[in-house]
Amino acid sequence: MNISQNPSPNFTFFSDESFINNPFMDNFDFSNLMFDVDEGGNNRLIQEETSSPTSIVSETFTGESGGSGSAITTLSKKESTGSKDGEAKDMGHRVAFRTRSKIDVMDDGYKWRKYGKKSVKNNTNKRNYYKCSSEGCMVKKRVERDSEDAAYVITTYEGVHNHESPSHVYYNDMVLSYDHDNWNQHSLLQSVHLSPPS
DNA sequence: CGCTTTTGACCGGCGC
DNA sequence: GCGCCGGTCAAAAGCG
Repeated sequence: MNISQNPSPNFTFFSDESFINNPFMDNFDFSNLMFDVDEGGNNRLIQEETSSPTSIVSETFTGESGGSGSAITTLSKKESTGSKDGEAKDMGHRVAFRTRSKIDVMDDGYKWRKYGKKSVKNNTNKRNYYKCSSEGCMVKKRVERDSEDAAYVITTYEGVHNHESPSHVYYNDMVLSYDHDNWNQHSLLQSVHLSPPS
């Protein structure tokens, strides 16, 4: 993590234009995948087609015929709303999005502690496991590179943060229209910022 | 000095 | 029951 892992005070929040002008964005590309898996098993796919011509989403998500979709399809929990009272676990929120970037993990404003690394089948690259550093906050994060397109990085968040982001980032508009919790939208937005000029 | 990363071991679920 | 596979633990090293 050579990147600015610690959100510096001059954490710059972007607006539309800074998004484009952002030098950091040069090698970073939000492609268009983002969906969230409900605990009920309904995973709704939110596809944000940017200007990128690549709509990998359907391909990746729909069928195993896509080939590399395994990692993502795994997200769909097949929990059948069992009558188990203990169903209310910590999990419940799961969001994954695929981005095109040369760096593996980007700073989303939270402090993450790596706790594991594994190589999964069908993927020569390793998969990294992170956990939120704050105690009591059991949010987990999983980062993995696409098997064939090393340019793509698949990030999966699991859980909801208890606390505010250590770097107090506020935004005015943009967000919205996502989900009631919209926690992820926070992080997603926060993830885009200027790298420190040093 | 306190924290993170590293890395192999361990463990539990699932398929055979 | 066993072995594969994916996820986590934990001890030691590393870094600011």
